[in-house]
Amino acid sequence: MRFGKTLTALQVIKECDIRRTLILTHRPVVDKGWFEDYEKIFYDRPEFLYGSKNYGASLNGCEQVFANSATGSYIYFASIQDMRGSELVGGKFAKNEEIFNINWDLIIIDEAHEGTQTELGKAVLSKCRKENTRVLHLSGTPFNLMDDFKEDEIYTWDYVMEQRAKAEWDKIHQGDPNPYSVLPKLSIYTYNLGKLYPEYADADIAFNFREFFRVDKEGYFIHEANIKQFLDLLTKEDTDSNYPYSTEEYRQNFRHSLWMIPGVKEAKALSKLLQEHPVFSQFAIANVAGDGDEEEEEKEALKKVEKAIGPNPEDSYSITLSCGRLTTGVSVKPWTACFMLSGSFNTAASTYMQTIFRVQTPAVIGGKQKEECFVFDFAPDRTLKVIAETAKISSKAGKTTNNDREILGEFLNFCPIIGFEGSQMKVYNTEKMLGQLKKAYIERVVKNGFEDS
DNA sequence: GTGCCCACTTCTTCTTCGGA
DNA sequence: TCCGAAGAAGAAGTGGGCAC
Repeated sequence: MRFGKTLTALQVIKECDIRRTLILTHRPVVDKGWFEDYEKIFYDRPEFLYGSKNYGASLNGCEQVFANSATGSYIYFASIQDMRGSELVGGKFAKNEEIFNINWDLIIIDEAHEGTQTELGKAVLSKCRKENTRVLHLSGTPFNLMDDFKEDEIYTWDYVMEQRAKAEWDKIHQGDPNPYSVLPKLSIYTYNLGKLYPEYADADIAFNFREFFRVDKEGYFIHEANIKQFLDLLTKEDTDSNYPYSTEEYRQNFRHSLWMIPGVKEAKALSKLLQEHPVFSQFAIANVAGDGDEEEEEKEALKKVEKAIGPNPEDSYSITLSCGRLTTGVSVKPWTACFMLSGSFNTAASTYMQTIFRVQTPAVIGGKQKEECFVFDFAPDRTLKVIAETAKISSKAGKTTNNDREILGEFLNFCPIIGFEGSQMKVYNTEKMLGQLKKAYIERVVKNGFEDS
């Protein structure tokens, strides 16, 4: 996600003097990030090259430096998509043979949870890996990978560890500048839309965002009145309402936000409604879902967002609408809030966490350090389930150990979950959260009419 | 030669459906 | 009822063709 895994991996290469490193990833857009971090770590090692299709040297250039000097070393970046097109792994093109033939000392697989579990992905790694090649898998959300590794093969550095280090630094290193101070604290606010709109509350999937935002063939919301009402609710000027845009102070806090929407057509329709809304019309809307809005000139997602935010984020307001774009591998520093308006009770924890941590990127905006960031979720049961899963506990009744409770308690300490019911605010502690989760599971079992085993 | 557009491919997630 | 397969939708990347 953004816990410094790139910098750490590059430092490992530097300290271990690894001569030929291949970085493989399913997200080619992270090439730029790797190149920028390479420049930070290897600024004092001119004989150590970086190569890729778009940044740094060519593979031939890298190989020449390696061959001509005993200390010549390099890191080469390649995408799994490009590699799997090679005839050597069953693809249609005679390409990338040099990469497959090199005797790599180290292969780093970035975003290892993506594109590595398929036949083609496995074939690429297997073909690149030689007898003495070491392999390092990097992932911010390795939920689908944990079972493939032994305990002593896994090193974890997560949000809780980072925030704990931030909190403990001053006690241990009195007077020294705290390197973790730039890392914002995340808070999750939940609102129960299912109570406001019971007709969209579904037994299996919690709040049914897909139905709530459903559009007709012409691209208009079927339940437009409800959605307008929802937007009005978010912006209703009332010091007691506690909705995200209800006061001037809140609007200042959430100047730039990411909204997750269930579909491309739905994002387009919402973009239109937002632009007509008395409050949201003051926000620049960047619709990065699908082809975006018809009248938009800029088609590249990240540039669209940058254009909407403008050169002075402290003075502008923006909303980015996405169905999945820009939720992995990229950082938009001015984002301080994420609105989860899609997904279901069954949303994968990895996807959810990848998305919400987009807003936790450290930043200095208008000379001020970003200290806090926020997630707004409108399906509370889903939020609790995902957080429980992330804290690696089974939230079903009777399966929670004392150790699990401690882990969850620490998570809630650094990432508070605040639930709003009507105008009441409640902060979840471990017991309350497990109780609510148990209730949600039981309600599902009762509604579905079977014993949930 | 370069840049843009379009078709195609692959992967992921979610939903639906049918067989055990 | 449950579980897995299949299909749909969407995202993202690659490569080829075409215009300039």
